Amino acid sequence: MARSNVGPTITEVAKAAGVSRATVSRVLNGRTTVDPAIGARVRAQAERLQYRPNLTARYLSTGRTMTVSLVIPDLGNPMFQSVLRSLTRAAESAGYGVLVAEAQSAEKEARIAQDARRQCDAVVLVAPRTVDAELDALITQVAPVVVLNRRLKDPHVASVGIDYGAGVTQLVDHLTALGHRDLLYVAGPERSAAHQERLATLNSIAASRPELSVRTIPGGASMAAGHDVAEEVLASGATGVLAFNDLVAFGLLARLHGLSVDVPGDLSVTGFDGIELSRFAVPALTTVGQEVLDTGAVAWSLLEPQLAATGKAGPVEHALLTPRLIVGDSTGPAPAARASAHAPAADAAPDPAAR
Amino acid sequence: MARSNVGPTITEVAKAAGVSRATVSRVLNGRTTVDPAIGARVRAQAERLQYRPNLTARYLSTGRTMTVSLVIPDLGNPMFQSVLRSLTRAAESAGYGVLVAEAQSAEKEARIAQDARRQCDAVVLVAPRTVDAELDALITQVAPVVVLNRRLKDPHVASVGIDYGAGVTQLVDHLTALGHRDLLYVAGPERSAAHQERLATLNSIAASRPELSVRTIPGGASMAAGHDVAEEVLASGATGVLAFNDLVAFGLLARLHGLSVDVPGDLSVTGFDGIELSRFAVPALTTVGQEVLDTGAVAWSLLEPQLAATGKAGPVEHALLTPRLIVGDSTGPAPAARASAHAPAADAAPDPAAR
DNA sequence: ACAGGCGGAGAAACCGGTTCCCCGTATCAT
DNA sequence: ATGATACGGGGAACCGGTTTCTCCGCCTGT
Repeated sequence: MARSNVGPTITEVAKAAGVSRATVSRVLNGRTTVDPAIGARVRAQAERLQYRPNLTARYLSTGRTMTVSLVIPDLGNPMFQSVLRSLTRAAESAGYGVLVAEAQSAEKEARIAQDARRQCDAVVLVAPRTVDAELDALITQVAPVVVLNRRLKDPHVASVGIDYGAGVTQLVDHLTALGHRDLLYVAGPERSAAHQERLATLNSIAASRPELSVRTIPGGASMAAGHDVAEEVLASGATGVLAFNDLVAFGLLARLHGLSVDVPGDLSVTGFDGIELSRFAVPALTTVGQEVLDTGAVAWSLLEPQLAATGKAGPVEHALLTPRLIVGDSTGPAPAARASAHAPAADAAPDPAAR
Repeated sequence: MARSNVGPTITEVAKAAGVSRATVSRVLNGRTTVDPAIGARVRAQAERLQYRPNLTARYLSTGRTMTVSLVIPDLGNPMFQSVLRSLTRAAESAGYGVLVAEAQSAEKEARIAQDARRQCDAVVLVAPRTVDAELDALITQVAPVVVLNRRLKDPHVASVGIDYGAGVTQLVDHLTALGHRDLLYVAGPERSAAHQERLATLNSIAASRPELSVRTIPGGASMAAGHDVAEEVLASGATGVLAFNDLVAFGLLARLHGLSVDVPGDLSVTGFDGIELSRFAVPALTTVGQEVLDTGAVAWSLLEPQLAATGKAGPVEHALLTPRLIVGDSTGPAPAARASAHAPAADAAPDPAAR
């Protein structure tokens, strides 16, 4: 019913070629040697009628939709966009399409993922906010699934994690090597697993290095968030700022520029994720991320065997990507340290060229 | 066949509730008053079994997939990402999903769109590169369709255009009001319709205002492109630069900063599109765009009636969004004009070789 | 020459829903 | 009480493919 104006069905092709539907199906799927003459006739008619199989019907009978869903918290974040892009490309080359779903709130994540799974063969879940217990339940429901940017206890589900701890450690080491002792973390969303992991690492670093001061202020995950905390960051007196992610760092840099703060002269700022944008920030952002290894592509490589597998299927894999430090121009010697050893004189003077 | 581990079918629910499949279907779709007792029984069993209808099957029988495709040239461009986001949100609230397809080359656009249409009810086409003749043919094949960011001759197809000409005019007016007489356009991709329209407008402006010098250099559509043309831009001696889009402007600003060029002191730079990022550029970018009106949402509003329409359907609408000038800090008085009143002499002086 | 084997193609079942058609029953009016 | 009507729900067809099963005809081997 309500068939749109889309083309002919396999039945019409069969009629036109004077064969059965089964034969048309066989021919067009390159099945067991059909009589070449018939094959040619079918193909000719299919071509003449511009026949295109109805994918929905095919999916119903084969049970595979050739589609996977990507469930993302925020379509506005380049980090997730890059996942979408690389996943789309990887999936496309295997003949799969990608359906995007945005779970704008943590509560919706589960519901959205379930809905998505109903029309797809698998789900790629970027679910940093759902709590562990719920997540486990969800995962079993929507499998096959790959979980991104989050480390799971459950070894049965594929995941692509990023070693946030290693990333944070690299950033802190970088900053402390530059003489920074007073660090400030502009936090991400409270429920974000990425945030929690970064915070935990920072706390453990702080605990093991008493000479460091590591404070935290609430932030967010957007440029606007970074922009809005600039004054508070300045007021804190910290010399090294670790923004939750590149976007936050970005907004922060913009506002600091407006406030004529010299970065990195007065203040060093780091991001997280290594989005393409970070290279073009002014000043270029020091951050951590993986340029080559692409999360979306890795996710696909973990998902594909699960899709192909006829039976219960083989081993589920995990990937843990370790981000690399990308040194930009947004970090430099701590103001207090400039006078001494390495760095030359000239401290936070009324720097004229604050841009 | 090959039914994944997904839940029970309508038949099982029917059996469990002791009714026919038809009744289960009616109950769950809220059809004509079914006996409340039976309705409750069915619902109870559906709940107990955690029944979720198989969407593929439903689609086959209803002929509607509740999915639309978005065909985009480049998933990496925030401009398109914002379309994706707003379209996704608008579609979601109507119960539709969005399938993304990236047509990485102009040649692929048609093929991708056709493929996409086979599993969707409609296509949103952001096809700035396909030539008019092909586009017309394509459009009739994949209808219902909405074409974005491109003005069409064919009045039968819905489109959301952006008045690029008006945007360019505003930018040029803004720059000339600041005293700029020597303008440089960093071109977009050769085949891009957006580029062509902007270029045509610039040419017509140049023709009608002989006092202006409007030159063009090849560029691109990415931050990297903007970054790479910085030296050439400087060498041109122009004082006002119109970048093809915000990303190009962005890359350009970054490189200019690296070259210690004062923007807007030495050089004014404008973008195009008004992506969120532009507000956070350093310096904040002067650009044109539509903040509130969202292309994707508008596209949906044009598409929805076509989807709902049972018959051939009503009038196809067109939207033409007029971008607004967003003045940032990347534009300022022309250097030559700074000394005097408004905009004195100083024409194309011993221009150090326009490249 | 006849039986067995094999390959090719049609018939039909199936995927899991929706919906038309029709029948049986309950309700209402006469 | 009986006929007309409304309505609820079951049976079955249908959407458009894929795939199994079966049958037919021809080839081959003895």
